[in-house]
Amino acid sequence: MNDDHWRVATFNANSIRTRLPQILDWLERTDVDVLAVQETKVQNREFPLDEFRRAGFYAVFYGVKGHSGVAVISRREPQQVRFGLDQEDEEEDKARALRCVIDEVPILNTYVPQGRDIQSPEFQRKLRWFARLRALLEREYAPDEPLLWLGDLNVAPEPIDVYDPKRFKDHVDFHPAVRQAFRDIMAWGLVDLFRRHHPNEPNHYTYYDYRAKNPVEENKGWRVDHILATAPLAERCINAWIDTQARLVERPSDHTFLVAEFSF
DNA sequence: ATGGTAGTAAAACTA
Repeated sequence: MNDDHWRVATFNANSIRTRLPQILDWLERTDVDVLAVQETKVQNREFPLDEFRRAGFYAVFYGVKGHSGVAVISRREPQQVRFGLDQEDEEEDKARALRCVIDEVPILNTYVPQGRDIQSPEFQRKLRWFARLRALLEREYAPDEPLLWLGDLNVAPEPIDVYDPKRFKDHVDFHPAVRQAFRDIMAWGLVDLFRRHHPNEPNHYTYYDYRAKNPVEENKGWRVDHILATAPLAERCINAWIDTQARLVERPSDHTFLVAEFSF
């Protein structure tokens, strides 16, 4: 903790090995206490733990073969580390949900299944995933106690969070069913920290498709990465921002860093 | 306008 300020961040790295130098650089420059990473794309035995340790960070992680994988990087040691959501977990679900407690703050870092397309069984899995997550909150947490849920949640909650909401009304990250599933979880007792500090401000995005031509320059993005907090923590949040500068590196991820700052 | 790129991992699949 720096003075009385405490910073957490989330970042879909799209390969933690490829992004390792810029993550280490960013951690030093930004001085965050906790960084939740998604799409590490690395199996456990290949995770660059020594590099983080040498830089003075703890790291807990879970990865399987393929494109998923989650990690939490922190200045102080994570406690009560657990993987997955519940008894329904497949092996890959453990590479999508990581729970721990850092500086006495319970943290849930998720890489929510993207869903492929709305006709796909993967889309049903995504909706089920949100329902399971809601059940987890009811079972093991309380809205009047501190909790942070953050990560690549693969949902743009409102039209303001998509650059062309009409075009993408049936997209897996903006379809009404996904937005409703997300609202159902928020109704349990969570606050969207970025939106709370930037109400009604358009053109704030955390993700830009690699395949588009000039997506950043033309503001063709999505706000699908989030930091959500229960009321007692939200009251302590003094700022939240998307680090657009962090994109100005060689080989940036298609996502960028989202940060929340607290005063205790 | 309905393509495009990046990454994993070794040909296609995911995002």
